[in-house]
Amino acid sequence: MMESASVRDVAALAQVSVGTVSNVLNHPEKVSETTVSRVQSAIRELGFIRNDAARQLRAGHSNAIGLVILDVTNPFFTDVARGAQQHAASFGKSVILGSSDEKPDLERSYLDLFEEQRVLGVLLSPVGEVTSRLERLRSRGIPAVLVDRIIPDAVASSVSVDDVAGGRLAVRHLIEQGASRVAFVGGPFGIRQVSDRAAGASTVAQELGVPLEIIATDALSIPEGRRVASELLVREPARRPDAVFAANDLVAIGLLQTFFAAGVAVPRDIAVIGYDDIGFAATAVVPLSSISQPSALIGRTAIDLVLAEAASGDPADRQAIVFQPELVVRDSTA
Amino acid sequence: MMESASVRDVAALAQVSVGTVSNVLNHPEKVSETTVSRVQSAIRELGFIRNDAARQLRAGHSNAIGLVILDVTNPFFTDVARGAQQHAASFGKSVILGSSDEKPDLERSYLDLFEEQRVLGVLLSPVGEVTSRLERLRSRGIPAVLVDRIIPDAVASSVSVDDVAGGRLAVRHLIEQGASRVAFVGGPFGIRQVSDRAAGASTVAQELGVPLEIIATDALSIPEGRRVASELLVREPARRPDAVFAANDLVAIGLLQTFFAAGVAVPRDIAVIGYDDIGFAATAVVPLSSISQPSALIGRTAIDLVLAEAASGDPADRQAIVFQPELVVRDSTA
DNA sequence: GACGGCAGTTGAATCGTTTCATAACCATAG
DNA sequence: CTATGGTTATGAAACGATTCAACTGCCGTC
Repeated sequence: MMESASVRDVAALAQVSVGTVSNVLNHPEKVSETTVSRVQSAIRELGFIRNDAARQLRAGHSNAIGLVILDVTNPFFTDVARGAQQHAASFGKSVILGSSDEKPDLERSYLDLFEEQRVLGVLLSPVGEVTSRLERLRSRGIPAVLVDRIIPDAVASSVSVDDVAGGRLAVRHLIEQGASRVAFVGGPFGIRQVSDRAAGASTVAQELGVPLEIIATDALSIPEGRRVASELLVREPARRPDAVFAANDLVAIGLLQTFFAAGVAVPRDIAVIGYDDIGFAATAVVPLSSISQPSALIGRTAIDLVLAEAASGDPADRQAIVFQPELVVRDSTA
Repeated sequence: MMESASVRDVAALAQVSVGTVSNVLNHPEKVSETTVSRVQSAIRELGFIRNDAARQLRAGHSNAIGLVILDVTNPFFTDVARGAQQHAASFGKSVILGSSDEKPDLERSYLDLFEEQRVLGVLLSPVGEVTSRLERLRSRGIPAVLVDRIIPDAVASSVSVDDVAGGRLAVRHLIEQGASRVAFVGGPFGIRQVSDRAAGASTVAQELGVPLEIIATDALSIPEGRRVASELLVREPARRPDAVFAANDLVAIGLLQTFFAAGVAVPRDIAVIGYDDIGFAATAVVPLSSISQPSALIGRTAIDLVLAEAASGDPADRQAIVFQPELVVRDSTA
């Protein structure tokens, strides 16, 4: 098994010094053309590949950005991750992805790993309390950007979406389509996104003078949507809501399936709107109206913020960016 | 901004040599208890975090394993990735994930990156020709394991699933449930998985004397499933198949939705079976029968193979492991 | 012909960890 | 009191790329 070549070997073959080889790799404009080509052919001949560990050691930091998301199985977060990854790649940086599965322990172990790797910066969709952790990253010179969560003290930049506005959008749309008895289905309310969406729903319902019923779920999943739908179907039709705002698309799809199987017409008998606009929303039994969040854009923006702070080292650059969600109307409410 | 502490600083504070600090970190059994605790409190006090780049440089390789999959949006591959990631974590190794999106260029750039990082090994679900690339990795002492693809010459180990057997399982089940006119829906046939599944379906249909109709699609997606279903519904009922084997679950879900909306009863009028057993299969309008592949197990096995070869350095350890798929019966065929 | 300036090149020092041959220490046996 | 063995601790060398001050030619100027 042949040992891999180092800059030293390349230098020897090309009859130059190691410094020159390094310059060919990193500052080719400082080296004469003939030398460049001689070195490059030596590189090709030896199959030389730069050892990233040595480069990082000297540089003091890697060129990777750490990203911790709440849940890999949630399409919203995977879209954010993909957006971040692609945008980072265009700057020649890579993204290391970890999923905390909403467990503070896992979150901590990923942050430890990222510190060991001396990442350029961290994007974090946090569980629980992180202020002290952010302080520590900052003291190490590692900038952090919060994703989908705002922290009051400007201890870090953040990129988020206005979930209250999203809740307002959804319920206003249902009422404009003629709904007179609206229900919000979702939970647990400990999740900020859920409570914000409910809050938005509630205020707009009050403003427009329409009653809003709150139905709590244990999780934002398809089975929970089905369970709630079955419970609603037990009521006599006149006491059912005529429009439902589900806290995410998975719940909405569960509702749709059960209504559909029971012969309840969507949207004529009951209109349904979801949240997140995941890929499956458009291809559900009845194409599902939803509130769309600019997930890829969130990822890109977070990368921009973290790179800017890493480059300037200036905490004054911190910003809290809030995007606005958008209403996507499909058959389930039209 | 405080500089981060090194082993040298820790050694000074704990009044020991750098070698001892390193031993506390890596071989604590060689160090006396009192020294261990003294060093550990120094580590805590300074907030010392080991610099991974320096460690790797010394070790000659990182403790990460590179994984290149064909498509991040395919649940089968993300399950493989998750299985690999979790299993690797139990050995203290991490997995770096890249998606080639079926483009040879992207595949190559990820392999280059992995070589720069001196990964411990590579798991690869290849696009196109890779033999020469595998040779090169081998000459660098980086073992590779192919995922979901077999290469005839034993140039690398491989882990795959027997798709022909899967096709046989699916169609035998349909016929045992009473089907007398079976259709296979899927494509493009350039994808080995598709052609293998069709081949298995075809042989078993022949053996049992049941006619098999092949209906080609452009992709393995929900919309293509809906398109085919609409075309079938144009035929008079007696000329429709009474059972359909879809090349994957997305196509099957598309079929189900359109049949359901048209009032065709599944499975009474037409039985439907899919392939992959993705999470959505169990929660479809009609819970979908499917052929399940042990995706997490594939990931775990690939990790085992690559670590074994990395540890022994012995190419004789190479193996080609083929798993058998399993039939999962749900309402759509029962 | 002395000098400054410039482009190209050199090679030693550096980053932070791990390893390993060596040393120091202590206890027990002869 | 010495020899033997075992346990701990030491510190210099090594890993491989990058940097930077110093150096070499070479040209043009006064």
